[in-house]
Amino acid sequence: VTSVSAPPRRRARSPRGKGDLLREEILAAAERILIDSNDQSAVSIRAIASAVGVTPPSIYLHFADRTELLFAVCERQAALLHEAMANSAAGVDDPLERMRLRGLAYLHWGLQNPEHYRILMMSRPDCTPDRFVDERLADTAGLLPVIQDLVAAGAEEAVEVSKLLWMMMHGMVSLLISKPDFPFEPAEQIYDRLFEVARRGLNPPVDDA
Amino acid sequence: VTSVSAPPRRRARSPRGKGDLLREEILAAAERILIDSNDQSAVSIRAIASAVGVTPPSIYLHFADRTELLFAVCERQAALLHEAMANSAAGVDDPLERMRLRGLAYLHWGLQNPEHYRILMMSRPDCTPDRFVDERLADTAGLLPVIQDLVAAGAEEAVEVSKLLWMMMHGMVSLLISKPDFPFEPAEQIYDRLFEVARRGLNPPVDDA
DNA sequence: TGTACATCAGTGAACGCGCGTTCACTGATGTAC
DNA sequence: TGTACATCAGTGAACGCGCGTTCACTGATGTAC
Repeated sequence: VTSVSAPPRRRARSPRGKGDLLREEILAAAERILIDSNDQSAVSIRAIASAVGVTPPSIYLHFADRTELLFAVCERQAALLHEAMANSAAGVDDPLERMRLRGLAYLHWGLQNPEHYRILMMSRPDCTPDRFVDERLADTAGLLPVIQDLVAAGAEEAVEVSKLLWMMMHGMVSLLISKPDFPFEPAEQIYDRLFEVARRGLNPPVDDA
Repeated sequence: VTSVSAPPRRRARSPRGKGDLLREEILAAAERILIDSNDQSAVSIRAIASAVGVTPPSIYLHFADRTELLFAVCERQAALLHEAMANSAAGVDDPLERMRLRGLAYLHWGLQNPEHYRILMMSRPDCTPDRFVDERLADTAGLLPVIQDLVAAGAEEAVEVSKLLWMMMHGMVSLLISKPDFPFEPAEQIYDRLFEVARRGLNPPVDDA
C-alpha cells in the first residue's frame, strides 16, 4: 500500500540537465511562505524544503546560505515593484499625473506585499542586499524628470526632492503596515492629502519673497 | 581560593522586602543590551539574566514572559521620547517654532535610539504593546493646538494633519535608520526641507482659488 | 531569651524546540570505448 | 550492442546552538509564641 495520507509528498527528481528547476521551485515556495505567514522568520530552510518536498540540504545545491536565498527573493520582488510602478504610469504623459500614479502604485504594492516591503525597506541593513543601497532606490518612483519640472531647479535639487518624496511615501506605507489597528483614514484619502501637501509644499511660493 | 577570574559575577541577593530591586536591574540590563547590540533578538532572557548576575528563572519572578519584559522596556522609552519632546519646546511660545522643535526632538531621539525606535514604531504589531496603538501616538508631537492654528480648520482636520506629519517624520527617521549607507543629505538639512514642505503644503493656498 | 515556622528571593537542572549547516552517501542517467 | 565509468541531483543522519519556560528545591530572614 502506498502511503495515502502523506502530505509531505516527495518531489520528483529533476531530469539530468535540469537541476536549476529546483532553484525556481525553492524561490517560489519561499515567496509563498513569506506571503502566507507574513513573517520573515517563518521562511526557514527547513520550511522551504518541506514545502517543496525535498530535504533541507538540497537547498544548498542552489544557495550558499539562507541569507543569499532571502536576497534572491528580495530582488525578485523589487523588480515587481518597479514594474508595477512603470505599468501604472504607462501611456500617461502629464508629468504630475505620472508622479501621482507611480506613488499610488508604490502604496498599493506595499500594502499588498507588507512582508516584502518590510524586508526591502524596513529591515536592518545587514539583512538586506547591499545593492538595495543605491541612488536608484530614492528614485524608486522614477521621478527625476518630473521633479525637475516641478521645482524648476537643477538636477541636484531634483535628486534631493526625490528622496523627500520617498520619505513621505515610506512614512505612510510603513506606518500603515506596522500599525494596522491605528485609526488611520483610508489609504487613498491619506495619499491624496499627502500628494497635495507635497505638490504645494515643493512648488516655489507664489509670492516670491 | 575564591574564584578570581569569574566574569559572570553573582548578584547579591536582595534584602527581605526589596525583591523589586531586581526588577529594576533587569530592565536596566535589558536596555543596555538593546543599546549595545542594536538588535532586539539579542535581548534574551538568558542574556539579561547573565548580565544581571542571576539565573534565568529569576526573571519570571518579575515578568510573566519575555514579551512583557520587552513591553516594559518599550514603555520606558516611549516616556523618554515624550519627555524629550516636551523639554525641547519648553518655554517656547511661538506655535510654529514649538512644532519645529518637537519634530526635531523626535528626529534626534530616533537617531540616538534606533533600536528603541524600531521596536516602538517599526516592529510587527504583535510584538508591540496594544497601548501603543492609540490616538496619542499620532499626536506624538503634541501638535494638535498648533496645527489647528496652522490649517485654520476644525479639530477633526487637525487630527488628520497630525497623522500626516507623523508619517512624514516617521518616513524620514525610519529610512535614516534602515538605510544608514544610503547617500542621504545630513539629517538636519533634510528636516529643514521637510518642515518647509509641510508648512507650505499644509497652509491654505495663498491664491484662494 | 529561645525556638518553630512561614515567607521571601532566589537556584539548579532539565524539558523540548526549531534552527542553519555539514558530511558521507546513493542511485539513476548519460557517455566513452 | 554491451559494459565500465563519471556525473548529476539529490538523501539521511547528525552536529551544536541558543532559546523560552517549568519544576522542585534551598537557605537566609523575619515573626509568633
